[in-house]
Amino acid sequence: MDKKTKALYKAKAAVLKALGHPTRLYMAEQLAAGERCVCEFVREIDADFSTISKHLLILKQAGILEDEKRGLNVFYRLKVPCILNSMSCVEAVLASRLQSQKDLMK
Amino acid sequence: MDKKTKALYKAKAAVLKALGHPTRLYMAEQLAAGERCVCEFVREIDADFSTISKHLLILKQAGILEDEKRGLNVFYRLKVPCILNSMSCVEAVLASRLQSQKDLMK
DNA sequence: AAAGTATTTGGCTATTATACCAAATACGCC
DNA sequence: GGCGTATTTGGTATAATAGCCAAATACTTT
Repeated sequence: MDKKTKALYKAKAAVLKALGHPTRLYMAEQLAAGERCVCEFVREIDADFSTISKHLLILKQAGILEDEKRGLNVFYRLKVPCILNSMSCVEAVLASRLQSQKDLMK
Repeated sequence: MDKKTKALYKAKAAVLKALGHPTRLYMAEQLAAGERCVCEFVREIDADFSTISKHLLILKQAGILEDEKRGLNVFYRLKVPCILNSMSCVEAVLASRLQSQKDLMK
């Protein structure tokens, strides 16, 4: 595999990796309904606000979110909304996994 | 967030996390064209064969791949092919990121 | 300008992930 | 059964990640 191809896979994997954390995935999915300020996530997620802020930074650096400061608050929104299209298939994977377990019980 | 919802996000994130590694993503994408034996990956990827085997195990445990032993070889294939549908959007994220950088240069 | 709220950043630690090597296992062939 | 090839498993060193706390920064209000 040449250097360029390698770099491309690294970049693509980085995007998926950013979504590969429960808190980050949750936040990204919430943002599908529209922008949210950090404070809202802080209220509903049981984690230190610094932790939440860092997770949002990771999503931003991955190119998934963008932020805007308005007054005291920072609002985050999806930069490329299609990124959550794949979630129905992720759920299909979970369903398939469940089915496999059931089959084992037969 | 209740316990059940939390568990669901953890499970969904785990699927994305499994794809969030360059080697694993590469292998998953290759399998979109049909099954492959481990030996083929060993030939084309510059990593120890034990490393490749472990990456395949991670994809299998995530429910993305399934394997079948035939003779000396083990063949892997996509269990839920739609899982790669999202890749066009991942590429859109990369393109968008590139555009943002260009905009900075203006 | 002091005080209060929202968010980010730095620093530390514990946990998890990755990669290699060596050894074990599985299978087919002679 | 012994040998060669393919793959997995175990062990270990190193690197990356996640979370918390404390401190810094940014903005608003008084």
